[in-house]
Amino acid sequence: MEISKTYEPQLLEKKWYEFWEKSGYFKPAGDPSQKPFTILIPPPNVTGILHMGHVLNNTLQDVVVRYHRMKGEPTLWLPGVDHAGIATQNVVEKELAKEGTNRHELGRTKLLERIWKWKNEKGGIIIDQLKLLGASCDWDRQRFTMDEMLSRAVKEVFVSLYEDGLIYKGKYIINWCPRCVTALANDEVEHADENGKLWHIRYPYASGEGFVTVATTRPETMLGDVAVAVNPKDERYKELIGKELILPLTGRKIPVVADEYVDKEFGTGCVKVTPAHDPNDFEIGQRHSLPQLLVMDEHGIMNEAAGQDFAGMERYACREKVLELLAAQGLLEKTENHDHAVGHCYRCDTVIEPYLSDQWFVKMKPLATQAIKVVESGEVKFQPERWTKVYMHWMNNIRDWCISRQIWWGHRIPAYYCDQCGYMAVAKEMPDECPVCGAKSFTQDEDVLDTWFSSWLWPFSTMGWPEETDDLKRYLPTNVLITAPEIIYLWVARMIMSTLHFKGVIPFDTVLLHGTVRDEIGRKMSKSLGNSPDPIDIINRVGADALRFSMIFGTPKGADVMYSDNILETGRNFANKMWNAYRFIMMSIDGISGLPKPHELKLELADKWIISRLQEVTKEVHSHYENLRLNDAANAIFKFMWDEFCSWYIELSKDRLRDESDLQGQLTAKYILLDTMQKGMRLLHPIMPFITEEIWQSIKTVFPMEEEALITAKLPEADNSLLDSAIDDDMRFVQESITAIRNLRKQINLAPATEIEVIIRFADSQQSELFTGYMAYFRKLAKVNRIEGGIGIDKPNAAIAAVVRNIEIFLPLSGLIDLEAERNRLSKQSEKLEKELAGIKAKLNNANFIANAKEEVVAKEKEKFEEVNTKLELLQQLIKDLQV
RNA sequence: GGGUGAUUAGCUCAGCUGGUUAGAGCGCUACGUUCACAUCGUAGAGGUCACUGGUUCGAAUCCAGUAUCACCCA
Repeated sequence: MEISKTYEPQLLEKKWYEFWEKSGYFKPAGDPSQKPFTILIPPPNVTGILHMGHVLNNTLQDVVVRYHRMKGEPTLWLPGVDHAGIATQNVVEKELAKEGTNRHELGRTKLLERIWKWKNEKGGIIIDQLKLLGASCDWDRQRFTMDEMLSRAVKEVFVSLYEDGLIYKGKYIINWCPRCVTALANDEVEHADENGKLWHIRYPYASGEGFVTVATTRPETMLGDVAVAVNPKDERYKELIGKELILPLTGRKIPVVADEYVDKEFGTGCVKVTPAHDPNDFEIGQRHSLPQLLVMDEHGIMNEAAGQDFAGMERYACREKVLELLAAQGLLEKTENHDHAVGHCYRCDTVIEPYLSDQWFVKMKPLATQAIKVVESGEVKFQPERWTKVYMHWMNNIRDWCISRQIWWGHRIPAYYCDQCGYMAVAKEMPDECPVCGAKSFTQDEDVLDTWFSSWLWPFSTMGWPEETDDLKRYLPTNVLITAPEIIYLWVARMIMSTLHFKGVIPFDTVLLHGTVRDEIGRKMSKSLGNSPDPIDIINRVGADALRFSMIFGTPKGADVMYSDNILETGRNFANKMWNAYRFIMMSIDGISGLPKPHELKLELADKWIISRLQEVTKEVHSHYENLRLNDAANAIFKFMWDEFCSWYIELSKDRLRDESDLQGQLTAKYILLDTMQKGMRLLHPIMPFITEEIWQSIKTVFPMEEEALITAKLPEADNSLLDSAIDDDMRFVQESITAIRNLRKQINLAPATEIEVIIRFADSQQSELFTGYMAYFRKLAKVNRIEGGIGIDKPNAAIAAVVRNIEIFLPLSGLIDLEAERNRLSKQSEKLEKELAGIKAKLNNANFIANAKEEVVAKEKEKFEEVNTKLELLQQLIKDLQV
């Protein structure tokens, strides 16, 4: 059989992915009575291109999904894509700009056509990229948030909530992007610290001499001031409360009000109040029933209300003019440098404007109550647990959700206004006739819904709700949601609320929040920083398996991933190691004629040991997968396959494979090699699906197995009857001794090929039987051609020595030994042991320890004392002998 | 300003319910091209577990405080 010397993933990955998909393995198998396992994908944006964050998120999901599939559960990973309102419209608008036109020229209908066209031709690239990563989603069930099915759910929900009084229209101060001409959600605003200025402006008293000074970072908004506020506890301004001031440049009279919100320490302790242009002022305004004076339009241009001097000016130009005029009138007291956070539009980076406008809202408090309960009761669990607190904090302080967006791409709000009388109807379809005036023409609300308004329905809209579909009955509630903590509020919490409200059940029982992928110096990977490598390049270079393994290996649950190209080596090297182990096995068993039946095996120490170890590791790996500790699962498999199976078992099998005098032993070794390898591939498959399928399928050609593909093959179960601690201990003893001998060889720089003889002083006959019985192991791994040993034998004259447990191993030297070096080496070891022994002694001499510590801990400590003491005595004797 | 997390080997991090000789990967040193693998092997060096207190027979692990860093929310 021809197998390449290094693992080449490129062709294999393509081959197996096509095989899996074509064979329908991604679909939930098993009969409908079986309890399914379901994961909902966090739908990537339709404009999305795979980045490292997606790689982490989807790898985790795929590992969990594959694990459950291999446990034999009917497993569904439901995929889909989000229409991503603003992001998608922006992409197409950019195209339009290149063509020298814009959406207003094109009109709503044409723009939507363009976006659909773009979506159908270029959208969803990420889906193909996820396939390259190995994602085993049921692609036949792929959803899009603007699909007919999901749009129906959106309308249904909107109308229903409106009828329940949970959706209302109202004035609100919102984040507004004057360039996109749209409202932005809080999370769509990116805050950045900027070096700004703090201007101190004098507002004269309406009556008499004098003035108060207010400090502001945004002087142009003073034109919309309706009051000045001070803290009621501020002694300086007690007298002022209730008095009137003259607002400079406008001559308007405004009152001084008292409000707790005002920070006495900040600025002058006097705050100008502009309810229409600042969220905090908006609230002060509400508390004091102040008017809301809008002085800007939707593009950030000052309007009539700003006064004729300023109307028509752009906001920053207006700022300059306001400052200029104030200075001219001697009302600008001083200017300070002041760094503060400024909000920017997450799409176009324009400075956002708090702005008063008509918007649609969802009342969240009534929805939150249940959603808090299910987390308190543990029906829905967050992992790592600390996120529960974050969730609770938000839910307990929840605010109404502004769901309208002033863009065109999205679900249009199902509200219709009578063209004659203005009557508003909220309905799934446009009404035929106005119930008030009888007119027959209506105009639909121009706004569309926040993208999250469709994603918060994801758990059931994707399964055909409001119809009572089979999928809904079978797969809801789903099991694990795997996503990033940034969207706990935006998405996770809202799904919990909507699913409870509309379906009366939780959407999922576990939420796994993973970390962020960062670069070498800890920066978040982002497009704008340009520090994110293209995952597809990586896959082309080292393969998806290596990428997946590397991401998982060093990343504990919920932790950030510090990515740099060199972490890929772990995965690449491991894949190569597995490849070569497989290559060795296939070359060795070449020409195998009939495998032995399990009961015909002639098992020796190494066989029993690797079998026992496999049971132990299988147990661990199950537990790690089950607890979503995927890094631990990866570590456990890695260690077992590399350090135990490859480094010891395979090495020890080599002589046996060539030993024609013991055919039964030879067959046994072949059998155990094949069996352990195929089982290892099963355990590893969820993390490295491609290479494991390739190896497993190839092993299957000589080692018959029932299943037709590894992806749906059963994970091994640990068999406790095969666990053997005595065997384990014997093998470890041999391993420790071999390591000690190798160490001795190194001391005197023996060439690796030089054969040696060792003399061993055993403590009992069992030991000597073990060592002579497995003499072959020492020959193979330490180049020992003869062990001369016995209990209580004399120490050879010229030799260097090592102590392993309670035996002494001597390596005789033909020439003179370097007494000094040997003494130093042994003394160093002995010092270490002395320290350890002192620690144990202190414990055992401590009456409190004996009295309080658990019995088994004390017993263990005593046992340890004996061991260390024996070893130390032997070492000290050796050192003493060297003095002569 | 409020909250959360982190601080363990040169680097990136494990160490889950206190008792380990404190581990891994990479890097480093020495030797090695023995017929699976140099994307390898063998042996080795390297840590006052941020600091200060406390709880305890016993603390890297639990508690409090301090410092530094990071992230989230305002």
